[in-house]
Amino acid sequence: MRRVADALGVTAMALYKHVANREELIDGMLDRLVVSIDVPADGLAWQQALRARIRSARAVMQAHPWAQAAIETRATASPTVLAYMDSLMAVMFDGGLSADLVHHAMHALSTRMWGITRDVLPTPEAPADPALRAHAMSEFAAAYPAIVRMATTAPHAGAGCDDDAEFAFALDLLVDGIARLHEQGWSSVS
Amino acid sequence: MRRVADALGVTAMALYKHVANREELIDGMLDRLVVSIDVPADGLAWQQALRARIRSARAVMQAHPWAQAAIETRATASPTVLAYMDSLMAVMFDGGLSADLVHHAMHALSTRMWGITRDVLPTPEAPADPALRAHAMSEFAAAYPAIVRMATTAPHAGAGCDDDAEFAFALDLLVDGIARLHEQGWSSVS
DNA sequence: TTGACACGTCTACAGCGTATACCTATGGTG
DNA sequence: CACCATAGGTATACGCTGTAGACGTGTCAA
Repeated sequence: MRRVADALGVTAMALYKHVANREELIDGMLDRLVVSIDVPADGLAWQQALRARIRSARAVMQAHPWAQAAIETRATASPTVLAYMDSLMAVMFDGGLSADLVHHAMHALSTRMWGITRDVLPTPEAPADPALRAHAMSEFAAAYPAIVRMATTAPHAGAGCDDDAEFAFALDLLVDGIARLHEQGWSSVS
Repeated sequence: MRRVADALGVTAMALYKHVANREELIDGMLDRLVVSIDVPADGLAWQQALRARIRSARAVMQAHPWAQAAIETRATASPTVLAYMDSLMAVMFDGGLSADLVHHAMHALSTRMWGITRDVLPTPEAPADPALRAHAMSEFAAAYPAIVRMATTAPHAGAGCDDDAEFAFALDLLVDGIARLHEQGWSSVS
């Protein structure tokens, strides 16, 4: 609160004339982001529309690094957030999905729909000293063979991950899975 | 820190003789949870083993409500955390998956593998007063038709969600999708 | 006997969100 | 025109947080 106030050239308490508390301020900030999530064009298949909207959500969230942490701390949904979720469900209903499947799909997309991902390998930095470094590396290889195998033999080995491609991959996996269940006439009650 | 110390009957500063700081304490607490995640029996198909381990992870995390928030704030992975992720990758490598696919799968499972989900509808409580309540409800229905449609027509309508079933549903969607790609000889480079 | 060390305590500080009280320019109303 | 409510700012203070620094002690090895 004090930092925001400083940036505005006022005292922290001045903010409280405009918002009830810190939570409400963050809610407001997030609402502005959520409103800016693209609405996909009409006429798209539901899978395309869903993907487009969620990818846009991720782009928005990524453009504001504070947003992920903020989203994770929200306890209740604001009207804007509800409207966003409503729109995702509407897309699926328009595609003919059952309420049952829509419900499960929303759970499956619960983190994805906010563009949330965790770094897969937030590994500690290797030491700078070459000797120590070599030692650390060989210990690492011995302790975590699968990690090393993945890191050294995957196509992108060495380079950083393409986070957007990874996000899209996982999103497609879910959307395609949901579509498949829909085609099969899936129901949660057997 | 003060609360933990109180619970132990010592001063807050006494804790600093055992951990460097709050972060390290939380890391240690999480490590104990991660170590307690079940290792699936030998001989299972990779899909079964993966599912079992991740479901166990979720059970462990759910048994300790502080754990989800704690996991979300970790910046780097401890050796214990790395070992857990290594074991997930090892399961997939043992199943014959390519390093490429394992890599993408880990990204796709990035939040799932910690049992992380977000409440789908953390909606504000309806007012207690019957008249106000009816009014609020009808406004809600007008503003969020898809939400209401889902909530009223899905099989569990009214009752709370079965979070474990929802979690399993989404996990299966991902694992099945990964398995399908594996069977198709998928590769990220086209 | 001595000194190192493990393991506590006490005090203090800067940062946080925010309750309460107070000030002041502005603009609509009698 | 005088008046006063109101919007929107300030000053001060409180309880909470993590943690730095100095200061005991009881135990054990040399």
